[in-house]
Amino acid sequence: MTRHKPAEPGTAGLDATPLPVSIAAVAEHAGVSIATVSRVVNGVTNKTSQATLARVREAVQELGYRPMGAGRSLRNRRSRLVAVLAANLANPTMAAIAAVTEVSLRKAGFVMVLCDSHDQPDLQDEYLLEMRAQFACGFVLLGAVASPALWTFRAAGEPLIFVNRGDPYGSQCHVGIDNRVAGAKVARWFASLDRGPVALIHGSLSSSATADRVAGFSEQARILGLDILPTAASDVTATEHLEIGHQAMMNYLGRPTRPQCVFCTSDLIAYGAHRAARERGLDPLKDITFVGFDDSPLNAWIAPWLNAVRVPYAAYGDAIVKALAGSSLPVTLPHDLIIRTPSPVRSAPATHPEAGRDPSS
Amino acid sequence: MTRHKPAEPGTAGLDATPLPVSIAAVAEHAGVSIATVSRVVNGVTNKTSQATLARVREAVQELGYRPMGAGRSLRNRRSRLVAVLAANLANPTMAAIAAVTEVSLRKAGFVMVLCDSHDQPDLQDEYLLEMRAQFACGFVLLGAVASPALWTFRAAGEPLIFVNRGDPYGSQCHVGIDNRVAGAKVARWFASLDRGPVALIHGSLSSSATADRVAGFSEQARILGLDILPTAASDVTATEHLEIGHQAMMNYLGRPTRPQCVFCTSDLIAYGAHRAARERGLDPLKDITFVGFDDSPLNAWIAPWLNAVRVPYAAYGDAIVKALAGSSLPVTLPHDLIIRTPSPVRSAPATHPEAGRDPSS
DNA sequence: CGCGCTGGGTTAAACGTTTACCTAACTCTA
DNA sequence: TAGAGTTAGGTAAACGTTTAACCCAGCGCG
Repeated sequence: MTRHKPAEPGTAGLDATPLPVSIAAVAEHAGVSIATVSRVVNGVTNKTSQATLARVREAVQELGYRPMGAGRSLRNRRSRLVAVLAANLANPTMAAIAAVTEVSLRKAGFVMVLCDSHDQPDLQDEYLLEMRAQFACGFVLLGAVASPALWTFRAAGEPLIFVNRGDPYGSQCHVGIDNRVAGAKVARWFASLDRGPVALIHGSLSSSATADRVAGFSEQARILGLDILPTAASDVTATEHLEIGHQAMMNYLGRPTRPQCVFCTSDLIAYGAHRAARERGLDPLKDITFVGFDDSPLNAWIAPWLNAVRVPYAAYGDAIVKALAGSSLPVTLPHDLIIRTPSPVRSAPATHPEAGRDPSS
Repeated sequence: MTRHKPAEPGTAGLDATPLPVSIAAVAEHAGVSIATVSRVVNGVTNKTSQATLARVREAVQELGYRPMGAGRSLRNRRSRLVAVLAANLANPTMAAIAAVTEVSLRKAGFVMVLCDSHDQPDLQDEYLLEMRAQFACGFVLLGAVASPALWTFRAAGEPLIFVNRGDPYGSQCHVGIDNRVAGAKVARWFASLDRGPVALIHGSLSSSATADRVAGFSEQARILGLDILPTAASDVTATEHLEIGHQAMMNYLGRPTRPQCVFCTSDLIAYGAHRAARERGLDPLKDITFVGFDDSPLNAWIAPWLNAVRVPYAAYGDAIVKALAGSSLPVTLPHDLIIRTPSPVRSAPATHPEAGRDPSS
């Protein structure tokens, strides 16, 4: 730790007020009533002369006045706070969405309150209720889960925005991509590679996003006649995506027929699956084609082996704000399938290699 | 999107109140005064008989009453909100700290408000002021930057906690590891490997954490007589860690003498450097030993080539709460150097290989 | 009987805003 | 010059809590 001697920072005024200052102080300082100050700071101009307006503005500046949110919320029965409930902040994807959302909200004059609901109904409820108690003016659910308070909020018409994962109770304002189409797109790409058996590893199907990805992929794969290996998910006990991917892939690799193409419904699952392949001595660039989902910005840096459906997070922030602002129509954003692995792998180096090699060391 | 028909969730009571209910409603429902209700919900027991206590509790339950934060904050001049200002949420490390902090704060009865200051002084100020206007009862700075409001907050004695990066204005309550010692530890490990020239890639030195890491490493390296290559940082224009690592490593690899050991002051920088090495056709497991800093949980999964100083994030949450609660003493947590690469690399395969190979293809 | 004490409450005053309503001074207009 | 209309700004009531101050009945005690 560097220990500078405390020194006045350059930009601060000569007497930056140390303590929060109330509207009354400003009023007194400017020699007007509280009401006038309130009108000025709220931009109600038709009640103040130019002279007083200037005086008040000066007083505000001088005292560094900023309206206290508590008083304001109390009176207005609404604050500038927007609650963002993320299912899992440790997931870089969620964190990334949170980050861009924050920027957009701030630009629109809101303040983001980010909570981590850990995908647990009771925690989600706790936060929903607490944030309503703070007069939050919007609730953004980054991966909602069914819960009692969510139900009552829906019924009460609270402004709820569901991001990525849909409303567990049915259709409500939703921001995200068309997961079904994305899943189908992956299936079609696998088909075009013409490489051999394909596998699917997914997280909990109670998430509508995951369910749609799986449905879109499976359906299209069936139509195209892809050789889909029986699921390995049944033996998987893990709940964390990284672990799920790892366990499922290990299961696949323990079978005689090894998948050549693997679709994971999240990047994290793909990371886990990739680790399993690596541990079994496979070369993930040549032996297996992975497709993840989300395409975290980190992928380009540390997972060059990972193809992925790119979800346009950068656009999420503005979409969420728009949804909050009014139109409660679902917003469906465009997505892309990002191909990173060298090339279509010299079409079919080993079509239907029924006997999977025994991978070890 | 699955479209269930909306159905009553199991746990909800028969008439979960749709709208927020005030203390007055509870009072009326229980046939007591507002004051009594307030005392009950606040656990002040010495003024209420068992009978009324039960009646009030029942009313609270039945109406689903929860005190409105706004009224409460207004009266108490303090809320349960703790503002956490992260320098960069897109950094998985920050997000991870935020996640554990949230858990600890919640257990202690606080509510976390997470903001992303983007490492910009004006945004940091905006959030500091806004959160004070919400009567936040604590300010946790995950990577503070010097700014006017920070200065005045310090002067006003606001409860500030500096995490990881220290107080830019000098010593204040700080939670983190001993970065100096950690840097020195890396230098000693490099010395024990006895491999050849070492390099250092770091981010902005205005962060005290980075400065300390650099200082500890450089000092120890000098003492041990390590062959430190001249810095490549001077030509680096990037501000993002990933880019910084990439550019700096590219610079190093463009010189005749290639580093064998590289210390990066963050994981992200190491990711960037690693990408550069990969792009130059090097085998990052054998040709170069990387050491990062933070040791994001993801490393074990997707960066097995990366050794790193592990910062005990899991312990940060409780430490922060403790710091908030009272003792404004700096908390220094233990750290470890995590070794992931195969082995000490058969001591010195090429001691002082002065002529760096030309890496291409 | 008068006094103090205690248990079990109520009343009312804050906290910082916003805003409907009121007022006083001008400015027109007939 | 009375009345109407406009302009500029003050007054006070709410919003939901907490809590100090007060009140009252009942009881023990001298």
